Amino acid sequence: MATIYEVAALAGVSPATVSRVVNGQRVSEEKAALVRAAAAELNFTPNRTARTLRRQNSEVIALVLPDIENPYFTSMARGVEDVARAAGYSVVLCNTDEDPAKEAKYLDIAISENMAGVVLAPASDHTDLQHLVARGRPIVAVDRSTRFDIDGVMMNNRQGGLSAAQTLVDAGYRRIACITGPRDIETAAERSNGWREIVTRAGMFDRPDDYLRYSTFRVDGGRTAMQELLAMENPPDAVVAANNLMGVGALQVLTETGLTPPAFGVAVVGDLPFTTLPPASVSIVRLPARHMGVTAARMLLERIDGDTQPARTVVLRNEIIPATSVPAPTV
Amino acid sequence: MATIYEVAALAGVSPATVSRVVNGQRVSEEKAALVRAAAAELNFTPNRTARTLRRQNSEVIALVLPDIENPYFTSMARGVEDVARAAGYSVVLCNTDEDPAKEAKYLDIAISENMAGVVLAPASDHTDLQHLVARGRPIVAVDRSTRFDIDGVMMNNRQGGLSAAQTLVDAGYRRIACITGPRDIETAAERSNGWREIVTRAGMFDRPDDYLRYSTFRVDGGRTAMQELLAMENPPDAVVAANNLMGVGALQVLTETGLTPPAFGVAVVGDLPFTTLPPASVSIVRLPARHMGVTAARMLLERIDGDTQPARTVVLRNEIIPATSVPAPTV
DNA sequence: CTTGTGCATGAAATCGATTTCTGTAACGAT
DNA sequence: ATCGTTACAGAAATCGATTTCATGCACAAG
Repeated sequence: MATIYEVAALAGVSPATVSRVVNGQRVSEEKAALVRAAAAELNFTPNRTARTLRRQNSEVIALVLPDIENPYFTSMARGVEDVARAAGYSVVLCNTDEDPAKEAKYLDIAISENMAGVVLAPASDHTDLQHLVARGRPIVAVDRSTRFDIDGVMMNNRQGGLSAAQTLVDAGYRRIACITGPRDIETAAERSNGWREIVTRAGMFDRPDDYLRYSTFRVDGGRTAMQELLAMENPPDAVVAANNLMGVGALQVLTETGLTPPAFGVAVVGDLPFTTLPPASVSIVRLPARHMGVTAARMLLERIDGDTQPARTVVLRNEIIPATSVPAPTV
Repeated sequence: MATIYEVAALAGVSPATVSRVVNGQRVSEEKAALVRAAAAELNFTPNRTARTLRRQNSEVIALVLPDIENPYFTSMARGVEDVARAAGYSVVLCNTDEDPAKEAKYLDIAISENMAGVVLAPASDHTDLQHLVARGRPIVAVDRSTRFDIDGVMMNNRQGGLSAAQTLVDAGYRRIACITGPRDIETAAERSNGWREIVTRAGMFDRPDDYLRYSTFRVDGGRTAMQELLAMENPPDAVVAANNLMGVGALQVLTETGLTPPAFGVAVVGDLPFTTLPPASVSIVRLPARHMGVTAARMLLERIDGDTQPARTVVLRNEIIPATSVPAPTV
């Protein structure tokens, strides 16, 4: 790798001048031309490590996510990446697996690598951002909120659970269950709260929570929860799945049991990009994943550029796309 | 951030001694204890940027992929990440969108950030690795090969196309089409070559390539290709999809048309992790995505640790899981 | 003609760690 | 007692860029 010293020597100027040319400071056109020629000849690219050390911040932002295998988060990642790239930043994707220890490690690395900022979907509501905040590193929370006073991009999760349940009520289902993620994950709790409100209002169950299952936010989590529900003495005739992967798991079990929609109603909070269902057989609450990523990245870039206004929280809208098919009338 | 100088001052030793303690060199137990106490008190973490600058290589490896939204690649990413993390490296995920320009930029960044190594799924077979190779940076190619003499982890793509087509022949389909990715992507070409060999051997068509469609390796690519095939004068009764997303697109179109398997035979080269199909209705060539990632990461780590043996290429096996349902007998 | 102002530029300090070089002390062998 | 070896630890050089500081020159104002 050619260094700035070699370029300086070839161009017959000092390293300071080369640096000025590279960074667009004032330099006489004459010397600038010499430097550009020398840089081109040696194929010079500034060493980012040295630059980062001196400037105390890098052109890298960390994107810390609980599950990169979930299309919801990859879609968000795309949004972040597109905005960051356009602004000259690259994005380090860090997978925490919902594990606070892994998350803590990645956040430490973000500090010690002098990264420009962090977009974080917290693994739990106990995530410790003390270090980051103390150092004044810009952070934006996405998808889930934190206990810290930082920027955030969220959506209305309760509303998502609400409209998912409501659309099933409207379609005429009588016993609507819910499967959701771990209790300590905010999105899981909120979405099931939305469901509970609807089924309670409809007077559907004596004890609604008998029809609520907590499991992992993954396909197998949806599968086991669905199997449990179907094994109940008085099983449900419809289900709200609180995230995309759980929805897939539930649908797999239903398909294997021969209970395809609309025989059994299904509403999912989250998009199902890679499924091959008949159109409009399942109600979908579309989540603005990419848009959240884009928004978070924009907010982060503003902070990196020195914006110091008080912390903001942006709440994006969901959109329900109801299934058009309805259940056969019950006897 | 506490620096090594502050720790040294607090412990009453020189910075060199602090560095030695941190890096496990010999230091008297007495001073080591002082240093550890001081480091703990100041919550010291070595600045990775400074370390990287001095050591000329970082504890970060780049994973450069054409499409992070494809579950095939995220699964591979998981494999890479798990191995890298266990060895103390973190992974920067870079998305190239199959665009050689973006790819080139990320590779340049990998150099100028002194990254420890690169795992690369090349966007095209013209990818220029000159710079990386000249600098002796370890690289491993995954999924697709390059023109350079570097380590690689591949699979037998022709075999994948072959067994996908064969399983449809065995099931009794008579006109088996193929939809594949861009011509200049090796995996696309090879998988369709496998298909061509089978349909040619079976004497299925006068001109097999009339039943071959090139499109993008994405869901909409599969959709348009499938629509074209169904609109043919003498349409196929089965199709080989050369990757997972194209398979999803094809299945979506078929479902919308009412042509669900086994009425129309479908074999996909690649797993369909998020689909909700009836079990065993579609033949799947399972690809060792995660395993490829694991293998590539291991090979890369060996190189980073100084292994200088000649370049190796590892070819992993595919496994076909045939559909169990068969078409209704044709008249 | 002198002084002041501004600009272009180079020398040198700086970022924070690692590593080489150097010196000292202790200990064993001769 | 002297020499050689080893262990330990500090001083200083180093990685490659950026940035501050200092210098010299040109030109305008007084």
